[in-house]
Amino acid sequence: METQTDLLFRALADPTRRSLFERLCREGEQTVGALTATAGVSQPAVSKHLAALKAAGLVADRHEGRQTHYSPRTAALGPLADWTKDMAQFWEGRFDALEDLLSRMDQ
Amino acid sequence: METQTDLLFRALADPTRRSLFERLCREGEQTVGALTATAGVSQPAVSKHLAALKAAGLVADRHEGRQTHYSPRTAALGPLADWTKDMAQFWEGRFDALEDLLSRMDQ
DNA sequence: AGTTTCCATAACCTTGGAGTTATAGATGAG
DNA sequence: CTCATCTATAACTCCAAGGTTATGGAAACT
Repeated sequence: METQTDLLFRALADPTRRSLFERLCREGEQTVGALTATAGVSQPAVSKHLAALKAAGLVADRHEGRQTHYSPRTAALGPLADWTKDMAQFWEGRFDALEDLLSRMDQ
Repeated sequence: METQTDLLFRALADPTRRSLFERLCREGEQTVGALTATAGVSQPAVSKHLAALKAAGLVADRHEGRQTHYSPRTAALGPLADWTKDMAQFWEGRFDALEDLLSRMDQ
């Protein structure tokens, strides 16, 4: 099964795709053409990357005439932030437990 | 060129590999054998995943006799947390999402 | 000594996915 | 209406990488 977290991590794994998302975060809403101009890959490649980002909830699209505007949805980064915090805390928790154990043994 | 951030995101993209790292964070140091027992893939596959995690700085290994113990290095998650925070902060358009994300990361 | 256990590496197979070109569909311009 | 422009999709190639089995090398057991 394909969880939402899997989708998120996989979407951010590709450098080209991550670069597109970064540009949207820095510069705000962009059309496919504008993104393609400096992406370093073809327009169909950009469209496919944007589709992957959209599937992961990382971007939203808005149609205006014949162009499509994409914008970042940073709320989708929530699970990533949660996961990172959890992993760090699990380990820090054990470290605290170790310190607690050592302090008890000192007495 | 292959940046450290690329390595980090790519290492965490694979579900099996991420699961191994999660187990190390939750349960602490483990031998390859212990990890293999419940990983759902073969021992060589586990070894290769651990090598990838090590290349990304996410784990450290310690040799003891004929077994190798792996432990998490949560410090390697720093760049990931920084990147997430940066992306959220660049996007100034949606303060609700930004505040929500930052509040989750603060804790 | 020989044998078994633990891990890493090699060799190989297979698949997912990132890239391409070509094209269809939709909209704007002349 | 006709033609150009913008984006998405189709069809295809190619390679990175995750999976396997087989094996090598080192350490522990008998």
